[in-house]
Amino acid sequence: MKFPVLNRSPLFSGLSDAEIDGIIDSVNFRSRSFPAGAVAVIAGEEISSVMIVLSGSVRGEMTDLTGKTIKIEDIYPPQALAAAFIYGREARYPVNVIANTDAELLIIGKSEFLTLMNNDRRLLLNYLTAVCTRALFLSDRLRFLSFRTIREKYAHYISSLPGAISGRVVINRTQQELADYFGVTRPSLARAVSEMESDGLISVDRREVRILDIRRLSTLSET
Amino acid sequence: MKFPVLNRSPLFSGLSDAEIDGIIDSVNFRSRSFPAGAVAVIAGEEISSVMIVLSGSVRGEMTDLTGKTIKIEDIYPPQALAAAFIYGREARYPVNVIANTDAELLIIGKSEFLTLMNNDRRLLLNYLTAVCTRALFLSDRLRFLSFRTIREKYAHYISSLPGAISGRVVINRTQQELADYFGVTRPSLARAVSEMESDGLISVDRREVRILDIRRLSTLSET
DNA sequence: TAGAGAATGTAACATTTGTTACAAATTACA
DNA sequence: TGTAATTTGTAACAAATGTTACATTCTCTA
Repeated sequence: MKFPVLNRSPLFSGLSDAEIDGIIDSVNFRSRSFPAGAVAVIAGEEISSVMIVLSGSVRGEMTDLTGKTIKIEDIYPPQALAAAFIYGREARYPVNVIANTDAELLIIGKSEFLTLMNNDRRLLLNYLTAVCTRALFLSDRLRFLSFRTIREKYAHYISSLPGAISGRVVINRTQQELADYFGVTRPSLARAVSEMESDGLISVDRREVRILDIRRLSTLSET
Repeated sequence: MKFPVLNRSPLFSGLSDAEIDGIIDSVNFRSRSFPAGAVAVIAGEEISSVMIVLSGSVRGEMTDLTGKTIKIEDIYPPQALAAAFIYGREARYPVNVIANTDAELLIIGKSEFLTLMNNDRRLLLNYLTAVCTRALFLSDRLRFLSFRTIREKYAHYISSLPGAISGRVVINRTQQELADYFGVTRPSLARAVSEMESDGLISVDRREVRILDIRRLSTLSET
């Protein structure tokens, strides 16, 4: 295979190695190498291609007005850069992309990739699944962040877990993970939960929560 | 034309009326009428079709554990329901959908719609544009909500406006709109801004902001 | 151009969350 | 099974935001 990592990419899932090779060969791609520290993409640059990390790793990084940089995330093979944004209206890269180590990127033009999807229904469905799943994820996160208080977030969260109707749910995350998910600090979350307990809304035993007062709990998760 | 509203739909943009008719006819669609108040979709139901509002209007609505409902948004022709989620992994409707007035929905199976996109590159690009643009929008919103303080949100916001480099930006929203965008209350935003002004970070004249101390302002928009 | 409505500026107080620190309980694993 | 690491519970104080209310300024239009 030309680029063996690709068979682990969700974009090419369901395709045989030979089919992947065939697809890549049928299109005008390039692969570009970046030495460690090199800039692959500048924030604000128009997204004109699909870029997939083949080897090494790159990072997304923002620059503020004084030129100081803040790392956003690392991207490893065989992930694509800004995959869910590619075909957006006037889509631009939201961050700078810098090579962490020597890295190689596979680059396929937007419209060529569109052609590929047009020719292979599986590729199309893979990409659609990726983008839609991303939208679902973002929308879900947004819902939690848009609740004002921690009580609201927590009430909404446990209400959405399986078992909520029966009045007993189990949270399969650590408090820290849940706090991060809500965008709050752990002690604040612990406090809010213990206050809800002493208010008689819920009863908590580590990760197991019993819902005692559905009515009052529900008034918390309103808009 | 069979469904005249469709030529105003972004999904079919760039297609002639005749082409739209041709596409619709080539596929196994149904149109279903819902009397006012009828339930078109129950939250949690798997998304198995593309559903486009043809006439009337419907609303998205959430139900809490006690059965009380909260309206989320109204959807008018020719918008589609949960368009960005359709092909997500185990995609389910996030809300109940109820007819506000007598309403008619065009229903096309997911996989049939996939075939349509496969057969018409413009339709495919239209849909991809819609989903990716939605992901961009959600991601953008999320970025602001993930900044802790109002100062951080504001600093990041004005830094991203054209003119930030020259040190002078104009905000083309009302304070209320900006507050909503940030997910905070208007008086809190006004206070934060006026404190930043008395701290010498910026100088504000209604909607025109001059950046006085870039360095200190930038330290606010860090993670 | 007067007047109504919208947008903005500001203040006092209540509420919520963050911060920091430490103890207790649990879990992983050597 | 005992010890280290992780997770959870809790407290006191600081900081930020919400709430409510009102005055001021701007903007649109009759």
